[in-house]
Amino acid sequence: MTAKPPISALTDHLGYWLRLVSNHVSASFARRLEAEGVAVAEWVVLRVLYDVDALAPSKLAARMGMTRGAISKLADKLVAKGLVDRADDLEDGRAHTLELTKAGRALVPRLAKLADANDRAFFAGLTAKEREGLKRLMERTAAQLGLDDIPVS
Amino acid sequence: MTAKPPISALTDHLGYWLRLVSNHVSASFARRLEAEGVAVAEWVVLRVLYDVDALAPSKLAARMGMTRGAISKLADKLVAKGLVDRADDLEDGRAHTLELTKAGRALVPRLAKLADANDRAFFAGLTAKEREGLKRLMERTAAQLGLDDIPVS
DNA sequence: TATTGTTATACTCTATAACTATA
DNA sequence: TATAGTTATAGAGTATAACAATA
Repeated sequence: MTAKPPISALTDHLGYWLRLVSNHVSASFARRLEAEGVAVAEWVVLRVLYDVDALAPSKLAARMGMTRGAISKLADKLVAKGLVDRADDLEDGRAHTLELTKAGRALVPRLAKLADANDRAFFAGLTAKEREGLKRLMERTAAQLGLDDIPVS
Repeated sequence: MTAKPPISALTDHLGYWLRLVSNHVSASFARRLEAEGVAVAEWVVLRVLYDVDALAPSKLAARMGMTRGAISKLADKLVAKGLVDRADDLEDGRAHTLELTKAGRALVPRLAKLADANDRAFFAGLTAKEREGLKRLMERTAAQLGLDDIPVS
């Protein structure tokens, strides 16, 4: 007979429940974006560029917690789709900038609506007060831990 | 001049904050497990087998939301590490079962402690009441949406 | 020498689908 | 014919490291 010490269950951890819900939220959003031909990481790039007009790939890499190589490939895809343009930095001959094309700029509000709808679909079962409390709890946790990269997966 | 309609921010969505925290919780846990030579998906298999003694790969696939092919590969790795044994089902010649080896059974409580420590490290900044409320909110959300697969990534 | 961006390469993870053997 | 498990193949995503151009 083998001893079987009592140990914590998978479901005992807060991380388990966060992961369960978060995985489904993200997978659902990825499917919605896929219908528009866009991957989640690509969406993040588009949404960031929408606010700043032009940004160096290295800045994007830092914000998204990815390598420059990965951003370069991501930019390739967005350029191929006609959503982003590369331009040379005028002051630093090594540097480039990425910016939205007209088509890219037009697409972002549409994708933002998908994000809104996805979030609503998942958290409609909570009251407005619960959603607000949950958001504040997550923001506080992120702040306490110093988490500030944009999640991409 | 290009119009720039005001749209929702990435950080407006609950899904954003859940993903941010969840990604870090999972990545941190993955690093802890890696020091023991175990991947997250492998940990889930080990933890499930710890409770049930023996289980068919197809059952595992259903519970974890993965294909049978993926489970088969996962089992290969665990067998190679000496943590899991394959056995033939006595009643159905097609079926197999997976069960923990002695070494596997001895390892699981150690890994469970890593999971406990990881969860504590991330949510120590919340009060016990906040943690309890958060867990209940996530459980309720998962139940309302019918989410019951074990998250693996 | 250090930095920016790109490219070449490799690795992990997983799905799809074909295959083997039972039922 | 259908099912259980395995295997072969392919694709997505990302990291590492080497490279070219510029600072």
